[in-house]
Amino acid sequence: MSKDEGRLSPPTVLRLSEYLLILEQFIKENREIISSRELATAYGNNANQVRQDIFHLKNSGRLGQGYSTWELAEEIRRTLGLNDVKKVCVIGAGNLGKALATHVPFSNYGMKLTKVFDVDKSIIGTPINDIVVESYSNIVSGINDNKIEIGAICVPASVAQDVCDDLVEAGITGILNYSRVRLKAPASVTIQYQQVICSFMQLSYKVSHD
Amino acid sequence: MSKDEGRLSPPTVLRLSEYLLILEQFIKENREIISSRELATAYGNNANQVRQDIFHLKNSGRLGQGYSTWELAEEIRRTLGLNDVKKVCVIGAGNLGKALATHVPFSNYGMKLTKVFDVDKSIIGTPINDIVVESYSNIVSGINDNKIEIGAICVPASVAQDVCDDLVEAGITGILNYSRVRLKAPASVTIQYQQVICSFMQLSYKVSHD
DNA sequence: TTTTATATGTTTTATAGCTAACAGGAATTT
DNA sequence: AAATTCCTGTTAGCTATAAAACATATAAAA
Repeated sequence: MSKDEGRLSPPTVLRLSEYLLILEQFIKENREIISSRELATAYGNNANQVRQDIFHLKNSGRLGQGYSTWELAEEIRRTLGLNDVKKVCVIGAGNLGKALATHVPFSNYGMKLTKVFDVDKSIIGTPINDIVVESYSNIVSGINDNKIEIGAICVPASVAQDVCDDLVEAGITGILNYSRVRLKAPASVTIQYQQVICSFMQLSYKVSHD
Repeated sequence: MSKDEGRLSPPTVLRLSEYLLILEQFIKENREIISSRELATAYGNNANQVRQDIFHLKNSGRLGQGYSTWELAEEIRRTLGLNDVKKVCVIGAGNLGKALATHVPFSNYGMKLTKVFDVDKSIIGTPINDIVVESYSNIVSGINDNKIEIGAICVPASVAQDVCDDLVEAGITGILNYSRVRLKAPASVTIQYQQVICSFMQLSYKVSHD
């Protein structure tokens, strides 16, 4: 049975994704076994929570001594649905969009960066890795024809809502919004906000109060 | 009295910072009053939570009809400590670092971007807005001498821990980590993780399960 | 083979965070 | 001036999340 897979709480999903990165570092160092305590130390929480999180997925633990790093990693990937490839596009090839397109290792996590769009004619046609920046005017058909599911909005605040509208029209299902504005979209579209300045504000507050 | 200011829960701090962005949009549109319901609609939650969040700060509400947009914004700024200026530096002037330095409106939120560091000689000396990229070799003294409190790590995974060590040595108090690795640092240093790929994984999971 | 140590799987308890309810003040209407 | 409406301030209840506790299995050691 697959347990409650599919209804993991948001905090658990976040932690699992972060455990995965840690596990990959361990794997790269040829570590084959890791204990909940070690993982907790690396992550910065406690072994109880680690075990609780892992409990939600089909177990990969060896009840004697710890978890197999690669088995656990694979199980997290499976549970988070990182095995069936999802197509991603980036809208806005400024510094942020370029950073995402260049440095985010989508393919390691079941995603495929398929298109990058921009309005700037001096950027359109230039390559970013193996992708050529396309004209924004192609966005609806581009997303539609390629069945792209996820879009990352990396455009100035002033045009973010317009982009959002186009993404919705094109039938996208998930939006990662790096712009500074709140977006209006039908409830069927999942929007995740990643407002950079808010991260700084949060950190600023934390720093001031401990 | 200042209520429980100083011990706001992390989710509340995040939402307050996001409310602030919304309020600023309203202010730009010359709206003077906003109700908890309107704010909730814009944010995507409910009026109860908005009022609960605002309850934690010294009230700015007019018990008759709604909140003054600018008073509430100011009160959030005050409570989050965005009035006493904090100095920020960015480490790594690649696409991401450049994006932060260029597009994040630090000065509107009580922060001052003071320095940008990089190791690449072809980048050192070039200006980003009004800041000239400095050699990474100056990092410890640069942070120390200028009493910079917050550093944003925008370097490749392979060197992130080294950068972290240097930041700690330089006496920084808060780190925003955009690299893909977990960092080891003394407990006195606050680290906030902002691993981009994890945002995509979270979104991917959400999209797959509703 | 028994014992001990170690670390997981699971359940239980506690805390934190969110939703809901309600009391009360200001403006508006009758 | 009473009544109504709107919306805030505050408290109370509930749900979700995290911490703790415990039971169990494996491996190693005595």
